[in-house]
Amino acid sequence: MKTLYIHADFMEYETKKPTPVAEELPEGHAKGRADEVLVAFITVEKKDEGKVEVVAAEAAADLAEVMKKVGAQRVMLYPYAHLSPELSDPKTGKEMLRRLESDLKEMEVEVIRAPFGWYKAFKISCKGHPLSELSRDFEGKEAAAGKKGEEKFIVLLPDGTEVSPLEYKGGTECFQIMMAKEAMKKDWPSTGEVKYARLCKKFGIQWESMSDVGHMCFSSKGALMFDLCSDYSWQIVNDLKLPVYTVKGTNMFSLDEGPVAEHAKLFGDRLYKITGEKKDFVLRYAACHQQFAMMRNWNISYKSLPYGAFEVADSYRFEQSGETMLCFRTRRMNMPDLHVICKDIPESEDWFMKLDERIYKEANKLDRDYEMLANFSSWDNYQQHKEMMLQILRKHNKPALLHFYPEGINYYWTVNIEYHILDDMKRAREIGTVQIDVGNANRFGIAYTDENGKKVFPVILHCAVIGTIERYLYTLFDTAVMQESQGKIGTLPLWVNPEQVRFMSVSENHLARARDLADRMRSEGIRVGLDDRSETVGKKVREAKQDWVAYAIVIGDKEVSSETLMVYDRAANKNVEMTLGELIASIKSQTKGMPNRPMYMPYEMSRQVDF
RNA sequence: GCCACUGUGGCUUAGAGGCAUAGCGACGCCUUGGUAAGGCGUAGGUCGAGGGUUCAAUUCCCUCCAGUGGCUCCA
Repeated sequence: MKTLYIHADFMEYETKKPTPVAEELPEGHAKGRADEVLVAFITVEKKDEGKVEVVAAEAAADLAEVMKKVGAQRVMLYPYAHLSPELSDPKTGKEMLRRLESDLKEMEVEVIRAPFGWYKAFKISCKGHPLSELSRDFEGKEAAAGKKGEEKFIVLLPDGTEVSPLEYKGGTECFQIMMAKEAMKKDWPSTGEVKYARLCKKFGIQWESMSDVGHMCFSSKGALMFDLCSDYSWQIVNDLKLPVYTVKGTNMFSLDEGPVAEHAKLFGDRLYKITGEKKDFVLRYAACHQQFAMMRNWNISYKSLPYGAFEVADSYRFEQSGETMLCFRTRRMNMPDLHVICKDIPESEDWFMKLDERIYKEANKLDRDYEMLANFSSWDNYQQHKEMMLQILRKHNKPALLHFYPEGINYYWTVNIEYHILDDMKRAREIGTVQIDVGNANRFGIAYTDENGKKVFPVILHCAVIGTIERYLYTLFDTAVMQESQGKIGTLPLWVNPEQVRFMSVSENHLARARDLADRMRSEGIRVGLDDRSETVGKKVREAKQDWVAYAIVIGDKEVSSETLMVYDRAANKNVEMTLGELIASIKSQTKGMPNRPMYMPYEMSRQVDF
């Protein structure tokens, strides 16, 4: 929408002749005059269609501000079709002006609105000071502000009671903070310094400055941790008693493809686009595109439902440059994205609840807990899924914060739950998520054949059980930071610790023995480092502790002649006597069933590059 | 994107309108040492980039870039 503002001593108009799109003229509106007025000549454009509320809100705010600044007493809205070659349809034009009028009135601004669609004569006297003539172009960028006005929040308790967030005083600290932030838009000052970044650095996880904003790189330790977590996310979905098809896709999709473009439109302004030779591409924001693109060609029978499709998909979202946060909000992330293809709504609810249970179980394994923010795309969808929600709440014996999106927008999903942890700085952070999608099967042409030979569009669940791999790492680091905040020693789960054991030789005479022990453990699939440098024992021990090695063992004269080792156990933070066999057995039992990979760098420290 | 702050060898950092600090790390020599840093020495810098003020700018001013925190945002 283009506008021209003129601060005038007076402005008067007279309608002459209606055009075919003219609005009905109320009594006494054929002529109008205003003194000490800010006149806004307004052209509503094609690109404003469908964004009336947003654009009007943005313009109203600006008009009120300018009026105040120049000291005008009132505003006149004057439809003026000549500021742009691309006019909107007349319906949008009229809507926009009325909306603008009511928005301004709501702000207690005196408004005169000239009629739409008439030829009019006018006289104006421009004041001529520097701010008396201004032009503006409103694009409705502050879409959220408009949307937010119509959001609603409710707290749903396990017994079915619905309470306003303002009145609900129960729940955990995490729940209260989530409510304050999401529903009441209150500030909840985070506390303390940011500590997880220190751990990211320790394990070689950082921003890649030679790339775009928000792209991370992982040196060997971090890369190993990443891959282990990625393996784990795969393991989880294959442990769900659900047939799962693991696939591998590409990360860019053409905007010339109808479903891709439509889906992209719903995604909004966070599309990460790149320009190709002949086409423009969108970088995928999850594994959806690839899996849907594949599945539309699959011959699916009702007999093979439900099934899952899975990929740890590199995904891209064009986050605002000031918004990025290492491991948490990035432009490139890795989404262990599971889609479950279900026959119908009841089956999707059944699997929704199973996934919910697994999401909680994974948090609990790390000694963490989640609070739920449940989003609904309409009140009807809430009624449809209310019984399922209540079952979930009763299972966890927790309330959920329900968030209702503005009605009337055709979202592809009906309900999704975001699972939030409370991090060390007392911020609620979304990690896991699951949602029901009733739109994309149709959009992408994915259908199965039912018992009667009819084609049916399935219901699709989207789920990230442990969040993105980066966010899962964030959770691991945050958990360690919290241990430290409580005065304990920070640890990583043993299966994900890049160096599970380190042998340190006292002198060169003990190297052969240390190497022998290390090799025996390595052949058992344990990640072992060997500090074979000619440094003092004190220094080697110090560094082993700084590197968060889980078990550190000094090899000297005593260990050369005995099978018993003095093992520093980081988790217990003390020295324990045991044999090599006992240590191997202990590590194996602690990491049983978890992913394993060998070290990603030379195990001899004398060969390692310092980074 | 907005506001504030920060930007000095690979890392952590001192400094101030006039020779650019130190520690770690790297390299060399000495030391063969039993649970959180052994000693001596060497190399390594367009002080984020560009412009301006000045006899002189890494320091002051402007613009840009990047990072951090907060805000906004988060299908």
